[in-house]
Amino acid sequence: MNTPAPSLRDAIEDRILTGTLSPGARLDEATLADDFGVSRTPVRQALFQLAATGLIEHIPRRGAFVVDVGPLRLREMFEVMAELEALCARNASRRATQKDIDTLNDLHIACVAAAASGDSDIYYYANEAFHDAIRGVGGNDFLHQEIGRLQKQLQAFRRLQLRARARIGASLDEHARILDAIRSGQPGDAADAMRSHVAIQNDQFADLMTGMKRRQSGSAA
Amino acid sequence: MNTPAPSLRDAIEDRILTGTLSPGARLDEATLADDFGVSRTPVRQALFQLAATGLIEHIPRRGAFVVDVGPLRLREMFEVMAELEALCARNASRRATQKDIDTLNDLHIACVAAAASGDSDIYYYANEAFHDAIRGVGGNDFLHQEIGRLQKQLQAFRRLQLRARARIGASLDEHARILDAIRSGQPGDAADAMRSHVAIQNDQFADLMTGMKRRQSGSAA
DNA sequence: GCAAGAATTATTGTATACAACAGTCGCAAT
DNA sequence: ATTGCGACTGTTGTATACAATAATTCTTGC
Repeated sequence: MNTPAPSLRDAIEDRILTGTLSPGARLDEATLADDFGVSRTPVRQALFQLAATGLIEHIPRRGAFVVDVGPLRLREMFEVMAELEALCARNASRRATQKDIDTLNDLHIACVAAAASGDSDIYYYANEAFHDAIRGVGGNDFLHQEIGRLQKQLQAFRRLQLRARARIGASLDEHARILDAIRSGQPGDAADAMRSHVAIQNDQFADLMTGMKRRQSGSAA
Repeated sequence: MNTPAPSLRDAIEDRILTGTLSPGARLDEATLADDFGVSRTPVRQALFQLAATGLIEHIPRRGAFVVDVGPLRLREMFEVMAELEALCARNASRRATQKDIDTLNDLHIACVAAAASGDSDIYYYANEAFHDAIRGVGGNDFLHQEIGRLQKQLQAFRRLQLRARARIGASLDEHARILDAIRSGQPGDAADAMRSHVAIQNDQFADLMTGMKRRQSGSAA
């Protein structure tokens, strides 16, 4: 959409998030340095930062690799994500002003419109906007940041997920439930609705992954 | 206690965690390099990693500083911590074997003994062992790691907290409640008990912080 | 022909040198 | 005396050169 990547770190991150560098790929320092027209030094800095963030794995004397999370770990990450988003929803239901609720409602309607468009990329962003707004209303900045980090680790996979002719209808219903709970100020309901919303995505994703694995074993290494 | 710091990253981390480098302190690359007898290059790597972890803040062209979290952000971090630990307790109550429960019980008893000793450092470690065991029984490795990260960010403050003649008796009661819920396999109760256990620590900590601030304003900068 | 070991190659890790920028100190002018 | 501008100093950011180690390939012996 735009190129908000002034730092090399963001530039490399982008390549991972957009899938230019697929999971498991090796990140050669010299190649990257050449690509971006800089020396190896800043490249190494960026790689170490990404490693600390969890986007890549750095094995000493062996190099850096884009993390390839297995189904098990992915399930674990989704469980955490579900809990954190549930906390956001709970807080949101307590702190939401009328204006907040109006905004959330608008974003929900935008999701409905995006779903009608049939373009899963568009729906991805609309969905993300809805979730992010709830995180914002929740009011916990640290929590918001942590979710952002986790999100980045899941992003490549997430897009795959929703792209694969997602159950968008059900997702919209769940959004409506979440929104209702926030509107009527019921923290427990909001949290539960959000948790199961994310958890369901997880389950569906797990199925998708096993499908992928099967396809992978069939084709090349 | 021991020196399990093969990497420079861990060595610097240790200095932060033990309080050798206090919050807000500036980390001079040349000085650190000289201290550890290495060049600036590996020091910079370590600093960037720590920045990505959240232990230090890196301002471009200005240097690296040990993060000095304000009361607000601290509250936010504790809220997240409470939720993650609650999730651990919930999982633990579902997956705990008899052996797990025995282990937890032993650790709880060790906490009681540590409390009787009156040494708040000893209690700190016993308490930490109890919590960590629950995280382990929960079975979510990723969650376990994330909590570890958060813990590091809070560690310097946490020790302060418990050192300040903590309400150890109440803490023990809460541990017992958590343990009971896990033993009887009641996920909701376990989660609630753990959440409020951590949340109370937060509240008490907030009081402590405001006290510190007041004292700070009175003395030097 | 195959396996095991040694030399070679390629890549990572470290050090040093240099460049760029921010903060500070001093000077001068109003 | 104070304020604004300029040179200076110190620190960060980058590049390049070198050292160390892991992977690879070639050779040699069985």
